[in-house]
Amino acid sequence: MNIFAEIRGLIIATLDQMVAEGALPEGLNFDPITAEPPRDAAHGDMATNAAMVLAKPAGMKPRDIAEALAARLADDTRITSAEVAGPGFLNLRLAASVWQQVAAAVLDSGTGFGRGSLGQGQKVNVEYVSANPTGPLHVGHTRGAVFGDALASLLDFAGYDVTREYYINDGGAQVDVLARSVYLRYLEAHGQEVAFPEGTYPGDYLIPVGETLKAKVGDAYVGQDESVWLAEVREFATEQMMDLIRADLKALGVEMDVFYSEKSLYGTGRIEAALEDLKSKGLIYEGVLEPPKGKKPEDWEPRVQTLFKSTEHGDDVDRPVMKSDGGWTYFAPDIAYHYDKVQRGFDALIDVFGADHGGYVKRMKAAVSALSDGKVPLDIKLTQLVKLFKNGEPFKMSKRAGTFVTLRDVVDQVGPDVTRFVMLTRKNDAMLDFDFDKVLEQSRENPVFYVQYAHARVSSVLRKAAEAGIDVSEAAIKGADLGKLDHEAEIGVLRKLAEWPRLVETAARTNEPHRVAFYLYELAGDFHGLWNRGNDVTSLRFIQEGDAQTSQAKIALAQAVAIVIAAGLGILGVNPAQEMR
RNA sequence: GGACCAUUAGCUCAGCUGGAUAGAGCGCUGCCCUCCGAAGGCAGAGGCCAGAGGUUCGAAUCCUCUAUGGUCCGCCA
Repeated sequence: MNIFAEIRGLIIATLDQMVAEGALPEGLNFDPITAEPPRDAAHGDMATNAAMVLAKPAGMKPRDIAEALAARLADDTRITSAEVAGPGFLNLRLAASVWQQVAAAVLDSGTGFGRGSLGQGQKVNVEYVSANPTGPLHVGHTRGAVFGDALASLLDFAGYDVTREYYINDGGAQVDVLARSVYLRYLEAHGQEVAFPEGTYPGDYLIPVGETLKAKVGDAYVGQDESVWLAEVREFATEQMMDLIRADLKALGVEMDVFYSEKSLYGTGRIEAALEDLKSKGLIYEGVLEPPKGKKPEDWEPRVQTLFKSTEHGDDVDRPVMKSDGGWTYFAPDIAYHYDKVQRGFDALIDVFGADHGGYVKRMKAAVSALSDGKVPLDIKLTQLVKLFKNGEPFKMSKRAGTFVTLRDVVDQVGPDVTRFVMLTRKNDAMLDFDFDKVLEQSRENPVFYVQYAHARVSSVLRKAAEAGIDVSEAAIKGADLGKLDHEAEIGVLRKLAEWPRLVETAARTNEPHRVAFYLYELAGDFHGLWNRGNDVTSLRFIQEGDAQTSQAKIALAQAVAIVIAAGLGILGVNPAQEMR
């Protein structure tokens, strides 16, 4: 149930009728017509721009259309008044019963309220995290992980068939570096003194990996040439790292559907197949790139390379897919990977990258556009940096200084729920300040707490009501007389609840899960506001002593708020709190 | 030199993909605590939406240019 969509439908139907009666010309486009909550509540419950949008194509004055429309709409029982305002807005006021029914709808649908049909079962692939399997996940990955995961849940909620996917970069040179680093730890486990030269990973997290390797192969690799052990150790180390990463993700509550290996693209003809597809479209050629301007190309030499004509699909320059030594560039397997996604039949693709990969957006979009003949849209969301603070003081991450902050550090300190919520309190492309102390503060300025608190308060009301002998069973609450919710403050909360389905749609359409977090904060604010007014106006309290029926109606409202909060938090991957400690 | 992202209240940020008098939290000012949970509440002040053009009934939102900040820019994955 989306009341805005319903009223918009009513408006369109009324306009159709006006066309049939000759009050409006035929052939008008009604698509741009909206029914939205006005910014200023004084303008009523809902406003439509119909008259202004239609005025020009219909060759009529906006106010004339608006007045004719208003007269007809006023006949509908749901609408109590329709007034023309400003340049031609039509402001509608809705009957209290319309809003009261929102609570009934929420109770009826439970956390499924607002679940949308926007996606219509279309298959969407959301690729996120995709960190190199060379070590534990750090804070930067955490934001990408939370964002991608929440986005996936949001799209699922909006009616898409979502696949969560992680691309394992296990095919490049960095996994060789990993293997050599593990080998050093392996030697160390055998009692040897080792040094970590430039270009290896000296992190402590590889110590147990070296020991596990020792336990597995004994001294078989000691003193052996790299050619003997590199391939084996690489595979072993990659698996170990992926186990680590999977465990990190699990700690954060992220579960992938698919882990896709880059390595599986090599030697299987898949890269070749993808490039062959581009070649058949005339998008592969041998050529020489211009040196980048402005940047000092010290050892620049013009070289003939195999290039993808990405400029045909919106990129700025063509991109090399093969190195001068005949090996693939990193871009080649990326193309093959996305080719594979297209072939798996997804209707839309989403990649979540860190902002430092912003330079790859155009070329990836170009590749997908070319590979799918423009049929599969690729949206790339970049997540900006997370700046860490401790009690207001910024601190820098440094591997060397040992102040390297991992995903695990964050989750262990503040918990997965807080971590996830806070990561979504900013738009994905805005920088985020993360203060280890402030996120645990219990005050209004901490949205995590504020939203959780609202949910907990509802639980508290239910407990208190039960103690007072009020029947708060599901049946009793569902059967409550919602007509008793007639105070303007209560209607206000109902209005906010009514916006939820609409918000889900907008957030899903723009791929912006942070909107859910902001909405929840607003809803919680409205609910707390109503609660606080009960301090002065006793008739607004949720429990009305000696009046079980009124209490039940108010509890129904509170319950509806809790349900929508739980649904929203569910999308964000956060568990709602039953009580605050 | 170029690309991408940002620029909104003193501070940190939203702004429903073009709607009416631009919002929230913090901070500031003033009131309020024997009251279902005051880890607060209510009210108020505070804005040339970086700047300049353009598009149209209408722009913080779309286009162009400029300024400032960030990220990135042949074979490194």
